[in-house]
Amino acid sequence: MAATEATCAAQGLQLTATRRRVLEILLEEHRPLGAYGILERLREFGHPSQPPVAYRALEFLTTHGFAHKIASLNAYVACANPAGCERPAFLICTNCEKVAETAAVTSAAPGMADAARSIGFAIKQEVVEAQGQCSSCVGNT
Amino acid sequence: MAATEATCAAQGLQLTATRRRVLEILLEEHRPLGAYGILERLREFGHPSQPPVAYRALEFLTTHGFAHKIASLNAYVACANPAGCERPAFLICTNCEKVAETAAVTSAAPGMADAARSIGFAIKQEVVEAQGQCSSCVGNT
DNA sequence: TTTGTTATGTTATTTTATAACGTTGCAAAG
DNA sequence: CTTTGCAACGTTATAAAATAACATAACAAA
Repeated sequence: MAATEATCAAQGLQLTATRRRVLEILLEEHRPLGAYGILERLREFGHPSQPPVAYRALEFLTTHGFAHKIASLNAYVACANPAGCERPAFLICTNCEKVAETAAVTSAAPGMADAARSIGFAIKQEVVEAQGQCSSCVGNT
Repeated sequence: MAATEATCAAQGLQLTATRRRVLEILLEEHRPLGAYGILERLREFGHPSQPPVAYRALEFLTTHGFAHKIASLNAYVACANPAGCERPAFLICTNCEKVAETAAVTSAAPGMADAARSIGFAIKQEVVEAQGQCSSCVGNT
């Protein structure tokens, strides 16, 4: 949160009330939260709660790397490392639904990078998400 | 298609008319197609076209590796290598929407694999999708 | 023939996401 | 100041993606 505030201050980004609240909601959860789950939470706190409210805040947060969308879940998580987040990858526990964020920056998918180079494909962004069981849940299900 | 037929025959899987038709539709396209796009095509050919029809066929095709879901697009593509497909990864052109499938089997995201090992996370399945520009579209947009 | 199983057909609904349009608040230019 | 521009907000409506639920059919094995 502090890191996010600092970044916003430094880059002239407006961390408005709703955007801040959505980020707080995501930080409180240890699981990815859908847009409509976020809306429910906003409602509890008296914020306006039509879908665009959540989607706009999420667009801001994801665009600037303060939160991420988990494409395979259609859900959102706060960034674990807002100060220096690049090419994040996610480990999603299918049992408890917790998500661990790892920096893929050093070595993600070199196989694919090679493949891309060989066909002249210019990679701009990667989505790397693994499903499985976290250490607490291994063997449970 | 032949490979799919062979696999179905070998494993006692029923490649029924609708399932076959959906796979044909995906094979004809060179782009990922949404479920409702598939439904439209089915309708043209007089097939029943309620959403569950497409989703059931897609579930069959994806479960058995004859097609893949592109999570970041909510769309589907035929598998490029139905005979021996494991841990596919995708290169998605944001300009022309074509998708290249690469086998990530040998070297996808070892960085993440290491991270997973270090926290005791057991990976079952990976989603690896890169967005960017294919060789024909580099420089265009 | 009955039973079990797998696939299908259909209606309705849920869940996820965006279009569109007007309003507000505020800062910079005139 | 005031008006112009811009970014964010509020709201209604709708689109797009996915599934729940329930009835039917087709067919093989008991």
